[in-house]
Amino acid sequence: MKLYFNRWKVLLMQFSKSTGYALHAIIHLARAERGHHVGIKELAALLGVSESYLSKIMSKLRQDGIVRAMTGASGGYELAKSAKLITFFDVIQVVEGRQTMYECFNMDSLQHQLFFESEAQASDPSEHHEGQNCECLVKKVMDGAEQQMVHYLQQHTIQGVLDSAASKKCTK
Amino acid sequence: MKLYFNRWKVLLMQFSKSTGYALHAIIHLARAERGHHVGIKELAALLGVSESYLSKIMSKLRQDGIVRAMTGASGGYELAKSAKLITFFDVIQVVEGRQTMYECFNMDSLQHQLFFESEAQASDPSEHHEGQNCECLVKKVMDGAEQQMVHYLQQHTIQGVLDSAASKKCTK
DNA sequence: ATCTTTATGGACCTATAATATCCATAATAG
DNA sequence: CTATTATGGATATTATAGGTCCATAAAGAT
Repeated sequence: MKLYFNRWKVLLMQFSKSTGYALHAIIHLARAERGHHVGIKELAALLGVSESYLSKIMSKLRQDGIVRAMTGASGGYELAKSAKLITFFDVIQVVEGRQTMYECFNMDSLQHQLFFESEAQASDPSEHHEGQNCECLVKKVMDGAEQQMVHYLQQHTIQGVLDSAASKKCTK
Repeated sequence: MKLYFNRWKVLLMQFSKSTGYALHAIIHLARAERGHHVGIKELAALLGVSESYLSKIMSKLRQDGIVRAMTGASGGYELAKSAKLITFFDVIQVVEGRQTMYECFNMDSLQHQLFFESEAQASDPSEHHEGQNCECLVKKVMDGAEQQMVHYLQQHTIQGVLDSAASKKCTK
């Protein structure tokens, strides 16, 4: 007897685990002494993730100029710039990519055509719109929502977390 | 010869296509005459998606009280409430689920323990914190970011899109 | 120079969610 | 009754996240 519990289970659009790893790793680097390199071994053990997997993420962070890496004995990672200058958004972008959160499935669909067609002639029949120039209004709202989140993430830095940790008393 | 273009390609955390379908379908229902039922055939053709797939999504929307469905000839879907009362967030929640966008990978990791441990005793060594009550500061920022987006999506209704379509001239 | 340590990048594997299809069934109007 | 329409279960397909392994390169230590 097979049990199927709601195969139509849906998860909220979520940040990947990699984003969590990246943020936590960077925070650890920020807390390390300046000039000290933290090895992948230490980072991986700290976060409870495999070295090989974490190293992929660190490598991306390096390519984006967020951390520096040194090979060889006593090598490892360090921040490439001040924690004040690293925003959550910077880190997330590296791991999650740079596309927008909402892409309209098919701008050529009848829906999009009809929608704009009817509204365009309501205001000015002479000015015929040209499909692609006319942004989908659903996307417009979704982009606005994303912008809100992005703005917030751009305002929060790694240093901010360290500061709030230092001043925070862990109340129950 | 095999070509691997950046197998570490990453996509931004994105809304599913289903969310797009749902939003566009609901907008179409909102534009239909009151009392008129729109069939899945019409909706699917409009959006350029299969009937069977869209019907799953519509079914979810029905279960959540956003649309009503009628079987039988001249059946179909209609909004279950005024377009003024349906926010983007309502729709998205149905399709994407209700979990938060960021879950900390492992609250028991050394990272989390150390981080709070050292900060807790800085402020008050006598009050020993108890792991789970102490929220991860990374998650705190991420939740804040999500809240920004959610708030925006709660303020934008389906009716809002119809209104802006009506007043909008499609400028190039 | 050589050895050890450490990061890098390519290839590969696996599990799961998103996307999609098909069909039997139920409900309803005419 | 019959035609129409939505529903829900089962299943298939595809892409991505998540993860492993290994050969190689780079740098410090001996």
